[in-house]
Amino acid sequence: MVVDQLSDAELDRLFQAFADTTRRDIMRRVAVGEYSVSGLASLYAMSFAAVQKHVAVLERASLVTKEKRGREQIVRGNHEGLQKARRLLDEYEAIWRQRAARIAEILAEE
Amino acid sequence: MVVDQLSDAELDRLFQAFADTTRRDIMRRVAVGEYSVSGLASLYAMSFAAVQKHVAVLERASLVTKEKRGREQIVRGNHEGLQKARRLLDEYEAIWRQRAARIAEILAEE
DNA sequence: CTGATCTACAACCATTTGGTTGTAGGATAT
DNA sequence: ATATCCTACAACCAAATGGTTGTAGATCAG
Repeated sequence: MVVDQLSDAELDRLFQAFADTTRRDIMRRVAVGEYSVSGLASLYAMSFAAVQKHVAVLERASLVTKEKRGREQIVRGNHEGLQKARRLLDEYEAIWRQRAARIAEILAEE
Repeated sequence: MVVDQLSDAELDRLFQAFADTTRRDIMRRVAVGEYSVSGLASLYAMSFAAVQKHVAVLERASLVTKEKRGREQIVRGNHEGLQKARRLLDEYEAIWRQRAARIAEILAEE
């Protein structure tokens, strides 16, 4: 049963978001704790604006959410987004296993 | 135990490769059967050269291998590459669950 | 041998990406 | 009230991406 049909564009954004070392690192951070955008920015050797853009990419991909708290913007990991990406790879894995099973079957026939 | 340490560049290439609808479709195809480059090209509304480039991207990401057979180049899915991507997402998932467990622990303390 | 097929690769083009600096506006602290 | 901090966003730039066409080398069929 396919609960949640993912559009191509959504998957493009998801995997594109993972395709950058800084963004993967941000994902690791926000999975564990809370960070403001500037808190994240202080961790990397690049401008605040650059980190802000990375967070925006993650946000568009639904991998992260932002919530305003005072003058800060708190970045939190979004479990759903991560699961969607995982689900797709699991699907490929399943196709692969089916094929392996089919091959074994054919070999067993002779 | 981490058996296989993945470099950042390798992961960049892996996820970048998945970040395109045509390439994900190619992955689905070659996971099931064998295709020549031109066989794949005939499936999409774009030039042969464009498909050739997509295959090259998948190949550089170790998601696919090519093998020369006569005048054709046979494209096959590479299970290892797929598993590497899955492993990373699983890792994030694990971090997430650890954090959820930790939160539950804290709540249980009071 | 000739022609058709499959592939590789270069050159080109428009758009996106990942970075920068600069400007401006809200929230906070003193 | 003023200075500082955090954020948003625009403008710009170089490099990468996703596409094209064209050329050329192998391989196969007749």
